[in-house]
Amino acid sequence: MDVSSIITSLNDDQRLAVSAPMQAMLVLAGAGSGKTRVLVHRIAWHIQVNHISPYNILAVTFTNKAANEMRNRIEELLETPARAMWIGTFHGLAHRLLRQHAKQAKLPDTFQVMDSDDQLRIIKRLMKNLNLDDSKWPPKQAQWFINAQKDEGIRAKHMHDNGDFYNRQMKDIYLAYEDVCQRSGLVDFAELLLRAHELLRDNEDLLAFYRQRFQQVHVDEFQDTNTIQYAWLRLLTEGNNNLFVVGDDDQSIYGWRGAKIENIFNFQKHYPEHGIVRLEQNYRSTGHILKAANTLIANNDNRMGKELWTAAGEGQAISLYSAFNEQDEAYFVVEKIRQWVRDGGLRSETAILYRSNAQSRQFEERLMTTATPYRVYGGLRFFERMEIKNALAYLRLSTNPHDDPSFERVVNTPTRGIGAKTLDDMRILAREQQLSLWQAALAMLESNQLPARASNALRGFLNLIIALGETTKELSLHETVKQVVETSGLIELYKKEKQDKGEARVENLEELVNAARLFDYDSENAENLGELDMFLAHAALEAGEMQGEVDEDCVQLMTLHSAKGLEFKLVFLVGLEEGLFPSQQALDDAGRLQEERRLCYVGITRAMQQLYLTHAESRRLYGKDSYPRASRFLRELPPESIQEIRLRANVSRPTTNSASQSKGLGSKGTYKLGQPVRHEKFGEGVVLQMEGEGEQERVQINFRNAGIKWLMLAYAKLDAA
DNA sequence: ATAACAGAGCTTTTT
DNA sequence: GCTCTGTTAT
Repeated sequence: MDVSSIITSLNDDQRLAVSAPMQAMLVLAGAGSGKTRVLVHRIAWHIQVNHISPYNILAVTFTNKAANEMRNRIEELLETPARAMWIGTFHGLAHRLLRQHAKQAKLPDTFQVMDSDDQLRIIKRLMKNLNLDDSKWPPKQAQWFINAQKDEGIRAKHMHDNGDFYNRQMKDIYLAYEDVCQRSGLVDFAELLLRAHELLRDNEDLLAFYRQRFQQVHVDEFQDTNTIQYAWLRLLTEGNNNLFVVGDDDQSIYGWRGAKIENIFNFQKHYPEHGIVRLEQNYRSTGHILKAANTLIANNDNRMGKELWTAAGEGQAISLYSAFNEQDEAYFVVEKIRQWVRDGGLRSETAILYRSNAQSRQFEERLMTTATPYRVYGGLRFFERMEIKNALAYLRLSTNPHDDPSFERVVNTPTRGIGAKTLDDMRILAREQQLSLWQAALAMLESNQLPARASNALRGFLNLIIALGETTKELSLHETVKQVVETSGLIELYKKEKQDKGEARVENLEELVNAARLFDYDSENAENLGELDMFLAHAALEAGEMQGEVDEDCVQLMTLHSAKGLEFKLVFLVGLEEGLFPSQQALDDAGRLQEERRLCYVGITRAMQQLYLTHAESRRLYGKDSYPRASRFLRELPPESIQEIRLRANVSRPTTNSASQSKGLGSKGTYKLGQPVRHEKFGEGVVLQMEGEGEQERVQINFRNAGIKWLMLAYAKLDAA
């Protein structure tokens, strides 16, 4: 076997990591330094050089995308499939363990995974039952609280309420929630991890088995692990000193959802016999960009320490543009993108990155008016769409009728005459007698307490579900799904809905049937689970990037968080303003501020060739005009790498003060400050100031190509741009 | 049972 | 200011 192929293509540091002795390893991999490459080659190294069977290897990631990519790349490198190797997300692997050992995990064989939407519904319901005022106790907060406890490995019964009223209340909700989940056979995301941890912790034989099996354990994005994930990894590797982690403390941006950057420091304590490798050579960006990133992040403390460098040249300086307002910012960015495209670039090589989703709007509008194709990331994914969740609810009920959230979701969707009264009675009965809604419904039918109409409707629904369960046994998966979608009446329902929306929903349902047809049922690894149950688990664990990908060449719009791991030739990092980025909530918290800085670092390091930074001097936020100061991050960048963009030489722009003055003037006129306009001769521009009234009304406009001009409204032919 | 209305909320997201 | 949710009124 030609072993050299595994390491010849690597640089010295990468090679050091890949060929390190079999011991605990910490690889600090800077942005664009070949992190995945090292993981992939390390695993190939184990297989080919250390002769470890794929069966004895475990690799954990955070996203399905990363897991799939890793498996593909390993198989490509080895030129052989390695199905026996466990590669997956924390949640996916935990799910697999729980399936395989459901009994020992104290779960029913048919347990199903629910997403956060289902979870929130359960919590809302149960809080209503507890008579809690949801304005005083927001269900979202309770959900957040429960998940935070689970992330820390804390069960309701182990919580200390410290005599605190709030904690006491939360504890009660948590207790009730655990109860409902256990009874309906439902497991939320955090529960997967917590239970998988408990499973190993409490079953010595199992733990021994897996410790022996997983001779080498690899973790990607280690800086994002939370307490329970790290605890699980420690259980698996304790005594074996075989944990290989790759991460970047400077790219830790998920502290707010429980990620513990400290795990990196703790790793060094917990595995005293470990090696460290730093990957600092960057293969993505040019010199100025890396210099900016390095200089910025140096403002953080408690770093492991790392400095990116490149063998490529300095490249172009980073451009900084101060916009008048958010429209002008969008205008500027879109113009630059159009120029890029005119110069032969692809739209898909460009990305607009922002701190919060709400910022996408201005850019979308501008892109729309210029007929520039774009794609906004984030938002609903395929399996989260209402019509899909409804169809899945029918499927879930057909395998487990005690799934209350699914029952609630579709019992009267489409409407079949099961009203609020009937449902309320059913809920009360279910709660009083500790029954599932399904059981309560059966009981009510039996006791003949319902009016005939309601009774018939309800019986109709129950029969529908039972019939679905029967057909499932005979039909293939996609036929089952097709059957459900049709006989449930969902297709009918959405066909009637207002044209475009309903049409899209019908299409999505058809796409669901298609997804079922294409579903790759790996019966070997199905852990005795039917195809339908596997499909449902798949739907919950992999919300699906697969929303009918348009392969058009599109400008990419996304938040900084979703940009992590991606790269673009041309990047716009927008809205660099105090209160927006760094966010308002981070301003008075040193720890959060540092996380914002890391986020900025992530943003900067997405750029390969050219980076634009923009901020607006005025911005409408929550319906109010604000005049934010430029982000502190801008001041933390090396001036020699930054080039300020001026539209015209020596153009003076309104300062904060004059901007607020002109706002007053603008209120009575036809035009608004910052409004984009078009003039026959001067082309496109932005309104800067207004004065006078009626015949005398004048507008000052900053024209893109003609500079700043005062125009009499009565004579100038202006159109909204 | 649908539409209209009022009220809340408003960083970031994967699983 | 806008969007989403849940409630109320027809």
